[in-house]
Amino acid sequence: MSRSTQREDHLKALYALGVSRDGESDWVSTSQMATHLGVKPPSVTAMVQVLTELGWAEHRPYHGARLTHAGKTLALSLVRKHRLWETFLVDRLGFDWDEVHDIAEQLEHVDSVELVERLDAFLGHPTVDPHGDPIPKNDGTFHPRHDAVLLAQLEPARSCTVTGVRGGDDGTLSALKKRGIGLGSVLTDEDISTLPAAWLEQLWVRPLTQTESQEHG
Amino acid sequence: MSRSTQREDHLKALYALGVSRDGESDWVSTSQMATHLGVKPPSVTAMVQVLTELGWAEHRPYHGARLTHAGKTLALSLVRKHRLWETFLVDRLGFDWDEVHDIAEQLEHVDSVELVERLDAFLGHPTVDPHGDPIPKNDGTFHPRHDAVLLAQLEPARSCTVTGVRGGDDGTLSALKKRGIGLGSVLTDEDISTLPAAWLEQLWVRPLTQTESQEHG
DNA sequence: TGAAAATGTTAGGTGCGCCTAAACCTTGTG
DNA sequence: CACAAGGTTTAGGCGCACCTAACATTTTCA
Repeated sequence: MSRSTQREDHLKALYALGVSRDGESDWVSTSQMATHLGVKPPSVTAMVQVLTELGWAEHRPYHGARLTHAGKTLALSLVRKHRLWETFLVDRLGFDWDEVHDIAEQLEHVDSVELVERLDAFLGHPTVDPHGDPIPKNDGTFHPRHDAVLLAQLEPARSCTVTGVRGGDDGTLSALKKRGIGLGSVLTDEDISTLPAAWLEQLWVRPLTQTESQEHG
Repeated sequence: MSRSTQREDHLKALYALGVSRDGESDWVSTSQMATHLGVKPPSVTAMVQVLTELGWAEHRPYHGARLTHAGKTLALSLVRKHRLWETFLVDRLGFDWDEVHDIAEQLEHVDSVELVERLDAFLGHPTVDPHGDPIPKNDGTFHPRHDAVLLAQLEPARSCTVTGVRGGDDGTLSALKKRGIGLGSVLTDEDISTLPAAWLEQLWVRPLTQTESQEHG
């Protein structure tokens, strides 16, 4: 791996753990990052200091780290690459949505701006990846999920359709696949009550309108 | 890059420099490899010793190194990946043939057997890459160029058609592109005499038959 | 053939990302 | 408000791939 792959991974962790839906960057503890990245906290501290020197993060010792504006832009470009590759793997190569994370993880570190742009065009400028996550544009902007809420926040006795999976580790994804749940699946009130509790915080859903509910009555 | 990227690069160098058209593995000096890889000879010596321990190469100190059978198989799988990616980049993403080497170099180190096989199927099981080089099958076999010779070996006063470029560094390739020479280009006797001498050892060509020559009279 | 030139290997050192162990803050509790 | 418990950073080391400098071998050719 290139010398900067680790930096990129830490940057992405900072983004994944710290950037909320409204785009604000929150403080993230080094041990959170360590768990996320599968390394020990001291290694994260060291890398966070490097990122700070590069102007991509700020570090308040004993409190945590967060992305600077520049860092966020860079992290977004990584997210973009990751999601474009996932789209390629699923839409063009026929992988299942629970098989692509690790491969995309490797592909996203390939360094070529031209490649990303051509891939984007080849895929028809997709706006959403196979997990329902929005794909940032190359200027760093993207449309966050608008009408979606987490399943846990859905008002009771309401049916909904699945629009995304948060986190998206391959384990959860293949469990979802086993139950026949994918993007666009419709979940009734009863369906929902039979799901593992953990999924309530992982599934993005859009409530069905009255009309839609009747169709699936 | 993963810890084994360097091993893979040395393996490929050993293949590129040592394996002749008939598939025999010749001894390669460490400094040849060093030049090829852009590192210093002592680094190569060290890595060759690692490859030897892994059973992929044998090393005769002060004489050179060469691939074992296992090493050759492994190198072929790398070549396969590289050429499949190059094909993807040119045929699907629309890159020019002189732009893809560096990118394919990165892509080929992505570790996933499934990915390679799906890519192969997606591309329609191509047998030749954009530079005219044969793509090994996943069992390690491939059809070497049969009726092709290096331009230098072409009998005098004979026209020919270009079937491949040896080495294939982006510099040579873009120079060829500038002169309008690509795969399938026809070179007459006169054309050939105006080419840079270096190219005589780099261009694979197939002599034209009488009939074909007349068509291009 | 035997020394100089060219080539190859060993020795020793560097940067990077990781680790463990020890020292250091912050915080929650009595 | 002190102090124990917990998380965080610093200190010190390791493995890897690389380097330069010094040493060893092979090759060249007077």
